[in-house]
Parts: sequence; C-alpha cells; structure tokens
Amino acid sequence: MKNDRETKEQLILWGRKEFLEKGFAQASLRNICKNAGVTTGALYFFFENKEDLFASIVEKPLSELNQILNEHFDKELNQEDYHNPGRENSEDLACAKEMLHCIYQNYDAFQLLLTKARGSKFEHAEEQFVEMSEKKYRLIADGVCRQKNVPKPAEYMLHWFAHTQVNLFVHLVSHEKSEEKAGRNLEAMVACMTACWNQLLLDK
Amino acid sequence: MKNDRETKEQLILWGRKEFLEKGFAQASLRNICKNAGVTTGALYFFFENKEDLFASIVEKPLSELNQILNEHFDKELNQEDYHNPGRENSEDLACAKEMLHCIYQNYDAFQLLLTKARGSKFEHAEEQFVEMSEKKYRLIADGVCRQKNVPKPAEYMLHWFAHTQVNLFVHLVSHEKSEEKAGRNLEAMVACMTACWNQLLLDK
Amino acid sequence: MKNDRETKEQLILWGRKEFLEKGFAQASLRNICKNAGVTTGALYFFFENKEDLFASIVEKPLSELNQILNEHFDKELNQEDYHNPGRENSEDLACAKEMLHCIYQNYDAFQLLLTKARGSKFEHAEEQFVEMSEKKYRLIADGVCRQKNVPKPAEYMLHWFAHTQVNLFVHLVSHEKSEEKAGRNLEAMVACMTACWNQLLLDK
Amino acid sequence: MKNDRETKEQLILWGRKEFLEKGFAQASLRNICKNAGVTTGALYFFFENKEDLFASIVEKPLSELNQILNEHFDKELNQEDYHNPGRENSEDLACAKEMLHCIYQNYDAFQLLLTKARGSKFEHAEEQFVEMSEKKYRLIADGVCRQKNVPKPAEYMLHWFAHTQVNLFVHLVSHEKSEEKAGRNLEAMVACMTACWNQLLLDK
DNA sequence: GATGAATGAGTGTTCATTCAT
DNA sequence: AATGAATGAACACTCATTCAT
Repeated sequence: MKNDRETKEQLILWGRKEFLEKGFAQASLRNICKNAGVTTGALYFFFENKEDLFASIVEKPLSELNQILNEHFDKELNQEDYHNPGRENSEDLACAKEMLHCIYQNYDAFQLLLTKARGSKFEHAEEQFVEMSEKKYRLIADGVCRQKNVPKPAEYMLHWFAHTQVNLFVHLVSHEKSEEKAGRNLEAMVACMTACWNQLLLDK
Repeated sequence: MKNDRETKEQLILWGRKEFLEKGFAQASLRNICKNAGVTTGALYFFFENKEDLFASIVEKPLSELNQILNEHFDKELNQEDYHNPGRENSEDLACAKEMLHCIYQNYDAFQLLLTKARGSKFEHAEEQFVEMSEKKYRLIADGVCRQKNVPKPAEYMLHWFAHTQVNLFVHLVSHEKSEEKAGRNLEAMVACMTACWNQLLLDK
Repeated sequence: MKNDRETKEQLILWGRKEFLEKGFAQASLRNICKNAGVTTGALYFFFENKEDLFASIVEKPLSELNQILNEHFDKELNQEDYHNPGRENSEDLACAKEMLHCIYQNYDAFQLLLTKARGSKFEHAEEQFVEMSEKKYRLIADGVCRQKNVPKPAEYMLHWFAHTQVNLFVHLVSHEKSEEKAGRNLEAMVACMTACWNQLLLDK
Repeated sequence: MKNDRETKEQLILWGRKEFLEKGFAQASLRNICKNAGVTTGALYFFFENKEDLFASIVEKPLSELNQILNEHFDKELNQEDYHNPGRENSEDLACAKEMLHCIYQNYDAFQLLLTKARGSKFEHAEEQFVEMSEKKYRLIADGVCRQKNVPKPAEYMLHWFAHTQVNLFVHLVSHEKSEEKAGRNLEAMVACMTACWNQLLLDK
C-alpha cells in the first residue's frame, strides 16, 4: 500500500541493478524484491514473470533504436549515388550519432540488452543488430561495386564488418559513461571504420 | 572401476560439452556426471569444485596463447624501426596466424574462455587479452609517432583498436569451424585492421 | 460499476466453469476473477471465501434434491404394503424420474457436488445421499422381510445397494447430457436394480 | 546416511499416508520428507519427481491386476458356451475372488489408484478398468444373444453395467478392511450382479 | 461496489557440495 | 577410485486472503 506507483518503480530500479550485476539468468527475484521492500508476491502483481520484468526495462529502448535504424536504412536505400566519398561519411556519422544518442538516453537498458540478456528472449539482440547492419552494408556494397566495376567483398567479410560496427557501440556503452565524450570518440571510430570499408572494397 | 584416467577424461569431455551448451553458471554438474557415467561424488575426487573442472579445460590453452603473445611482444619491442610499412603487416600477420593456429588447436577451450566463462574466475579473459594487446599497440604507437613526429592517438582509441583486434579472433572462433578458411579470412581482416591503424595514426 | 447483480452472476458463471474443469481445490480464484472481468478483491465483496462461492453454486440444488428425497421417503413410510411387486417398481421409478429432473435442471451443480467437491465442505455429498438412501432401503427391507418371513439382508449389502443406486445417478450425470435420453436409460437401469433388489431379499 | 534402504522406505511409507489423506495434487512433498526425517532434496535422490513417487507406490499393483484381468479375459474368449448359467456364475466368481485378493494384497495402492490419483497420470485408472470390463461384457453379450436369439443390450447399459462392476470393487476397498469379510460380501454382490445381468439380456 | 496493492505461506524442483563407506 | 546418501539453501512462481481507498 505504498503511495502511488512507487513500488513498481522500485522493482524496476532494483531489477535493473540486479540484472546489470548478475545477468538475466543469475539475477534473483527474491533479491530484487527484498531491495524494493516488498515480498515476491508483489512483483507478480506488476509483472507476469522474470522475463516480463526484464522486458519492461529493455523493450522500449530496443524498439526506439530499431525505428531509428529502419528509418536510416530506408533513406539509404532511396539514394542513387552510394558511397559518394566525403558525403557518405558524414551521412553515416549522422546516423551513428543519432543511434548513440538513443543508446545513451537508455544507457542501462542497452547494457542489459547487449551484454546481460543471456537466458531471456532478448539474448540474440546483438545478433539481430548485426544482421540488420549486414543487410544494409551488403546493399551498399552491391551498388558501389556495380558502379565502380570492382568485385564484391566476401560474405564473411561483410558479416564481420557489420559485427565490428555493432561492437563499436557495445564498446562505447561499456567504456564511456558520458555521451559527450562518446560522441567525440565516435567520430574517430567512424573514420577508422570508413578506412576499413574502403580497404574492403579494393580489388584484390 | 574404470581403468586409470578414463573417468577424468570422460568428466572433462562431458564437462566441455555442458559448459559450451549452457555456459559456466548454467551448467549442471549432475548432468555432466550422469553423462560421464559416474556419480557427482566422483567428480570431487578429481576436481576441487565446478571452477576447477572448468579451469582444467581452459587453463592450458590459455597459457599457451599467453606465451605466444608474450614472445611476439618481446620480439616486437626489440626491433628498432616500428611500423616500417610493408614489413609490419607481414610480421603482424605471422603473429596472428600463429595465434589462430593455437586457438584452432583448442577450439572449444577458447570458445569457453571467450564466450562462456561468466561466473567463473575466467570471466575477464577477453579483457585481459585486450589489455595485453593494448599495451603492445601503445608502445608501437609511441615509437611510430616519435619517429614521424605526429601526435599520439587517444588512449581510448587505442583501447578500442585492441578490443576490435581481439574481437576479430572471437568472431573467427564463433563463425568459422575450419582453420584453413579462418586463415584465409584472417588475411583480409588484418588488411582492414591495418588500414584502420594507419587512419588512427594520421594527424588530425 | 457493472449494473447491479451482473458481477456476481459473472463470478458464479466463471466459478462454475473453473470448478468443473479443475475441481474445488485446484480451482484458482484469480482465474475466475480474471474471466469475470474483476479483481480478486471484488469477489470478497460478494462471497466470504472460496467455499462460499462454491456453496452459492451448489447449495440450492442440493437442498432441492434433499427435499424431493425426504418427501418420497415420508410417503414410502406411510404405506402399509411394502414391496407389492409391480407397484413398487413404478413408484420407485416415479421418484427416480423426479430426482433425475431435478438433477438435470441443475446439471453442473450436481456434477460439482458429486465429482468435484473434494476439499470443500461438500466433499461428502455423495456419501450423504447414500446414507439417506440406505436408511430408506433398510426400512423397506425390514417391512418386507417381516411380511414374507425371510431373513433380513446384511447391513453391508444394503449399504452397497444404496451406493449403487446413487452411483446410477452419478453415472447418468457424467455420461448423458440430455435429460430425455437419460430418462430412457433410467427405466432400464431401475429394472436392473429391481432384479438386484429381489435377489437381495431371497432366502439363502 | 541412514543405514541401508531405510530412507526410501520411509519416503514411500509417509508418501502413501500423505497421498491417502490429501490426494495426489494436494499432497505436500515437504510434509512427506519432514515425516520421513529428511530434507526435500533427499527425495529427489530416490525419485524423479512427485509423480514418480506416486507411481512407485501404485505401478506394480496396477500391472499385477491388469495381468489377472487379461488372463481371465483370454480364457473367457476361448470358451464356446457363453453364459451357461450356473457355470458362468462360478467362473466369474473365481475371477472376482482372484482380483479381490490382488486388491487386498495392495490395499492402499488401489485406494490411491481408484480415489486419490486426480492430477497424476493415473487419474483415469478407474475408467480404464471400466473400459476393459465393458469390452469383455460386450463380447459375452454378443455371444449369448446370438445363441438365444434375443436383441443385444444397449451400449449405454453395458457401459453402466461395467461401471457398476468396477464400483463394486471400489466399494469393497473403501468399506471393508478385511479380505475375508470382503470375500463373503463379494459372493452376495456377484449374485446380485448376475441377476442384474440376466435382466439386461431379457427381451424388451 | 470495486480496485489496486500487498502479504505470507506455500508449491515442486534444482543446485553445488560433503562425506562415510 | 568411486558410490550412495544427504544437506541446506536457493529458485521462480502461485495461492487465498486482506484492506485502505
């Protein structure tokens, strides 16, 4: 009979903390409830089960980021001149910054999604980002290679590149708490990734 | 009952399988012992506890790889002309191939170390590789920058570069079962990383 | 919120369903309330507890049937010539049909009472019917045996006969949804029970 | 570390008691273990789960009785003259007595099977006996009716008759602890059932 | 009339670990 | 070298019930 919605917030608050410390599978609902100052039964008034509590923390941020990704994906597809050097970089950077902002607005949620979700239905979140990223890069590579008449990069390399691109964000999230500093780092990283990408598209 | 060391081998065999499937924390000793055809008590004759069983699978491969890394590290330090382009790449590639070989000789162990060790004392194995790698790249960068009289790259970027370098191997291990194919991919990846590295050392 | 008695009716409706499916003890009030579209608290405005909800479904039908039984019992006792063959059968059949009608008018309630009441205070309903039936048959048997000068049937046999008589109805209720068909079956069953009864009263 | 097999026996002993008192679903493993003087974990050394404990009490008696039933069923089918009055009765009685003996040798187990198994995989044991019994009586009825050229009894009546036959045993088990007395009652009951059966086969 | 919130005891089950034999 | 037995704490989850609002 706490006032207002305090209990649910406390459960989410301490749930987030427990999940961050121990990961989804090792987290203890008992612990969360004890910290929140209620019995375990109370948790089941607000959430269906352990996974539902986890989802209520990560689901919204996840779909926000997905939306950003899809929008940029669509925009990218509707351009004619893929990879016009100079412009491409700044476009990619803009997208990356927007994603970064979204991620830093929901710092803990993405930490959970990307590194603490094993055992839950979100355990493949990272892979899904990689797949989306890969699909995008494959299309771009196809376009550029047709224009420039160079061979397409190997499937494996595209997959790895996408993975590295995603890891870039994972790395930022796990090492830099301040969005501002992360933003500055991001620029240098994107420059590196661009160099990487150009190397990928070279004839061999 | 079993002749000699057979039981211990069975425990390690099925332990490896269980750890690979569920990760350290979620693995069940009961399960391992059942598959190995002994009671749980027997396990404690050969191993001190769960962690000791895990260690007995991953410890030797880990120190092997560490040795390789250290040797290359020493060799690298005793050279005068860092980053003589052309040579550097081939030297790096040789090191990478040796590591790759070590990793593929102990495929499961490194899979465990790099992706299934959470909850055990090895949960920071990846980070440790990153740190070693980072130290090496910092020294190289220092040398090169002094020679060329360009500013040193930011600490953060070096850390990320090291991370990406390590992830490169994690990626290979989790996506490519055959060492031969992995070797071919490795060359292209190292070329990308070199492009990346050169970008890092550019003046800004 | 709902107009008037609607909520109570919904609770009874879904309570009946849940009790029928899972039995008294295994039924979940949560489930009932969810289906009825109210919170569990609401249930406690209308009913004292789980048992009270159950009672409110079965109590009235139970007492109706008891009344019918008692009336027939009294009538039977006030006759002089017990077991005038031919008449007896038709009298018994009439009683049975009236009971059958009562039971089929409250089909679910008697299903609950006779097969789903374990754990509630009604768990001995079937036994109580048996006892009443037994008492009646004992009196009849006493009269007939005095008239015909044959030995009385054993207590145990009377109890079993009463039990079988009751089971006859349980069987009808659990196997035949239509009262009309049940009525037709009833006649054949009563004929069998009469043959049984005559056998019981034979000298040995 | 109790001596010998005492613990398992204690678990079965107190399990039987708890199941008899509360039925399968309402029985508490904690209670059983407390009475047996061990922790709940110990139970899971001897049994897979709740149902396994229950099964270990009722499974053997059940299959014993099934064997007896099948043997008699086979014998019955290989006879030519169904229902030779006088002989038939004594044959049926012999079968019934053998079943009764089996049941009384495993008194508690059959109490559990027939009245306390709801929620377990044995919850339909009674129905299965009825089905077997019904099949047997259908075959006999077919034979007799062909020989005597009378119409076959309705399916429903055969089902009810089989049910009553089975209930006869349920009744004995729940009301008479002594096999000797039960045996004496059995004879009278079988006589009644025979009268019932003859009535069933009459033309209508 | 009914909600929203919470309790506290309970459920079956799993776990790594221990140890006398 | 290994078993068989057992512990004790932990797990996620469910329950009927209560009550201030």
